[in-house]
Amino acid sequence: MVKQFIDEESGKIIEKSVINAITIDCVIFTFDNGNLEVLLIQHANGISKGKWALPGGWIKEEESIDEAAQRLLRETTGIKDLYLEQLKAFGEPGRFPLGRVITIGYYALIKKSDFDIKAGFTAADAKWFKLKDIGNLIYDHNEILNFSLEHLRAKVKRAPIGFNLLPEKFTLLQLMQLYQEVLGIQLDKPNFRRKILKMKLLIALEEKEMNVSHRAAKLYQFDHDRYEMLTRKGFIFEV
Amino acid sequence: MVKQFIDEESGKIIEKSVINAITIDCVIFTFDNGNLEVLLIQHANGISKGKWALPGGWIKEEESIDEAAQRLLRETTGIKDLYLEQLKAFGEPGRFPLGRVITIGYYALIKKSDFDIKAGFTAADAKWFKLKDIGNLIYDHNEILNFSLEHLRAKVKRAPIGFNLLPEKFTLLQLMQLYQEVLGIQLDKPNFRRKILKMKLLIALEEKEMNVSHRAAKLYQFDHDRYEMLTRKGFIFEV
DNA sequence: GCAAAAGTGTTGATGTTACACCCATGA
DNA sequence: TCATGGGTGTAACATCAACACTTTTGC
Repeated sequence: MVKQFIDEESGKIIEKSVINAITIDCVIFTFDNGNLEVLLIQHANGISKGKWALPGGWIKEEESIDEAAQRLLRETTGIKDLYLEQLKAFGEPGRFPLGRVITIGYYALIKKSDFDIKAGFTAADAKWFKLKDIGNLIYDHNEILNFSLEHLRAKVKRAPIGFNLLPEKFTLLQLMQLYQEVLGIQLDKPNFRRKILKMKLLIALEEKEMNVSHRAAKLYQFDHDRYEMLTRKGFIFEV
Repeated sequence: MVKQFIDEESGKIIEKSVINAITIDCVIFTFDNGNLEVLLIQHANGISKGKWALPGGWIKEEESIDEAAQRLLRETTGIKDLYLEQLKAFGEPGRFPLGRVITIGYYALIKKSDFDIKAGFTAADAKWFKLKDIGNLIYDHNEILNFSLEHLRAKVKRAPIGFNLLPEKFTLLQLMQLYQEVLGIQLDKPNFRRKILKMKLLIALEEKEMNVSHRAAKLYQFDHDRYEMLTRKGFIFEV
């Protein structure tokens, strides 16, 4: 099934073997300086010119949906290894103005530092937005974004996925601030420390914070292997 | 987009305005006599003749995905009001042998008594299966079923959806057995009673069980309105 | 009276919350 | 020496798990 059509976002003519009525849209989250941020793309051409949108694209005939999402994220952000999960399909009849297109929503969690190394877009095309700065997006992208947020909030409490948003080495306060920002709640520092440390999921490094104007905090690393091991034994992560 | 093709399941020629590369498949759960059951359909024609499958179908051009799922369930079970939720899209390139088709998985919870009233299929075509009696299904339907089970297990703990599987009036033991069966765990009767009753989500009826050879249990009803009200106040259901 | 399930009470263990407090460091 | 965040201690309170026990009903 080889088709030729104009890609809404890039304005280029696409002549590829892709599935026609289905797209992928992805909410890419990161955490920077206490804020949860989302990567948005500004459409350069087509009927949505100038408007902001979630990054997305088409699915090729020979690849799975997950592979397509991985590829699209690689094309957009340059990142190969990231946390990626499908949300669900969005398919109101009127969601896309030029025809009946169903989109499959994904969300990804990345470390901001990973993104900065090699971005596929210019600063004007792709931009990180704080949640409160996001206005009206094209099509039903606000709905997808809201769904992804609800999903993220529910999941971050019950699976240790929050670590994907932080640098490899982080302090307990950074981790706590991440939970506070994502869940929109205030946490008690002493109690949070104990709760997290009791899980034995963090490797306490010898290193400490540098260049801070207060007592330097110990740096920690998430212990994937130990989490796998504990999970097999019946351990359930919960914040 | 009007297409003509042969429907795999019924063997009939379809000449309708439907979306080509996308189907819907639905896991319909019910609870009967202590067992969680799933409704399966035996394909009468096509390459899958004689094999069991999840009920499903095509999405029409003018309906949303949720509407399509509702319609397909109505066509299969005759039930209009049921608990229905989308799982996610399944789309491995090789999942459907006759072409690249992505399917959107749904799951529904119904009261068995509702189904018995008017079924759209004969007993030979459509049958309730206990989980342990389900063998190999067509395509990737086992994968969809397993995903739906995981999802159901996670969700039933954190939202009062289990009541959709029970009769309108039920005893606390029935409710407990439902949780035991779905979650695959043993529960302590006294503690379960207290936990559930403390939530104030059940209306204690004046009626009692009939025709039982032991002390008759009080019947209860789920209080939707109260759940809504409590939820707005911040209440979180958790078993 | 016996079996079977309904339903109540109690207790120790565990977990959670709130908050007081000391420690280390740069400016 | 002060501000800032790092990090520890603790007592009150809420929740949970385990299990002994009483009640009701049909046979």
